[in-house]
Amino acid sequence: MRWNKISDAVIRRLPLYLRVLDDLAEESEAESISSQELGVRAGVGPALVRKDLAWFGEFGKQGVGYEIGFLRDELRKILNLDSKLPVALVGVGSLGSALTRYHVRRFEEDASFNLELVALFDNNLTKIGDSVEGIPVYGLEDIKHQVKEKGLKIVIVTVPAQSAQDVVNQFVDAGIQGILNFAPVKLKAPDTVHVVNTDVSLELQRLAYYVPSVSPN
Amino acid sequence: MRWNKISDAVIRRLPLYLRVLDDLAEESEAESISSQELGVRAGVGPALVRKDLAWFGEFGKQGVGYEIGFLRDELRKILNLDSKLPVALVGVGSLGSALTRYHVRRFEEDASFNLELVALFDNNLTKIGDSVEGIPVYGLEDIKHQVKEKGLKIVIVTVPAQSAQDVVNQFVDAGIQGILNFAPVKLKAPDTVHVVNTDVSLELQRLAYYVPSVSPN
DNA sequence: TAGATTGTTAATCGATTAACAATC
DNA sequence: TAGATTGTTAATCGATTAACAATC
Repeated sequence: MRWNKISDAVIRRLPLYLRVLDDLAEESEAESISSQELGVRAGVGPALVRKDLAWFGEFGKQGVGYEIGFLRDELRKILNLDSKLPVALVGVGSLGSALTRYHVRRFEEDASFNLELVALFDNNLTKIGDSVEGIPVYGLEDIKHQVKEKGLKIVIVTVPAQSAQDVVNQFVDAGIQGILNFAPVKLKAPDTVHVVNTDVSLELQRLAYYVPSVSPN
Repeated sequence: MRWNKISDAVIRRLPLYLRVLDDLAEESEAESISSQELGVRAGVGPALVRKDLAWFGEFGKQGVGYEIGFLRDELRKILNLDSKLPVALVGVGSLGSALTRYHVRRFEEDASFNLELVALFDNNLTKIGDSVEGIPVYGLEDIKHQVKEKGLKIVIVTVPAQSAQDVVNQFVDAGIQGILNFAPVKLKAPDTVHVVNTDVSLELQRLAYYVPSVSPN
């Protein structure tokens, strides 16, 4: 089943809930959790927690709350994280390598973190054929082939700003569906492809606003 | 001057506008730009562009638009980016090192990118005393001293999840004002300290929602 | 002057919160 | 049964968009 059109504001809170439930599953021996407490731990109001979950079904029990293991499994299904999802990364520079290490560690430590990094891409001949953390580095000319063969759905983009759009076009052509973009540019992509941007410089500049050089009093 | 209470939704668009103006300043020879075009380039409606800017003053001219160089300078002032702002980073692992390189390059290339990374921190004895990209690595015991001496306002946190809260407490005690957090935890900090979170795993999980394994039709 | 575009007010849209009947 | 907490509807709040007089 697919749901009509649920707001992105809702979707971005689901992984937050999922994390709380994962933490809870080991840390605590409780069987269930109320929207109240789930909210506190996720930093969200209790009414909003209930409303968010209600978009997808009736997961709770009046007077009791939500069964932790059950809700966690349901959230995983909703987020398509109940089976392995193959992920690619393009741009094996220092940031790309760091994210690769980070990702691989996360994948190894958390058995249910089903986002698996299976292919790296770069245009640097000295890197192609090499591997990082055991994951092979392919040339850009192999994008189409590898996307098909490995069933790649998501790509993490850590190439320089000026090549980002070009590289993204190639992945879009190959049929990629989601892009996590670290390059500081506004990418153009068809509506069928979902783009999420993470821009460190932008975040720092935003932070600067809240940090007046004049000490507050 | 300080402005009453401007929404974070507004603030997070200002760096976006600033980037467009910076690009425009070199790429194009035009003197001014309309809210219409600025909006298109930033991915924002023209009315919203005007409303956002109007919070801070009257920067435009009817029938003409906004003078590019002037608006850019005004935005820099608003964001506290008109003079150098010293930044720290704690956690010199692979992600920390990668962000350091990324940041230093950005700082060197863009003369007006006034966020200067001047101190790194780590608890690993083999790293302390060393340097990355010419920036010295201090031990956590030097946090208080260095924050005072270098006037550090902002810290980028790239330590493991389990040590993040502890490290952040030390920076808060030392008087830091802004935190860019890459650790996958909800940090507790006083209201006087502004925290921005960037969580790669969370973003990927969100993306997974939009990527059904079943091909859409 | 005629055309263009601002700054601002009013209208709309969307998201969050409050409240409460249903019920475990 | 009594207490707790859900799912849902209505109220509120906030953010975006439309419209337009002012004016360059």
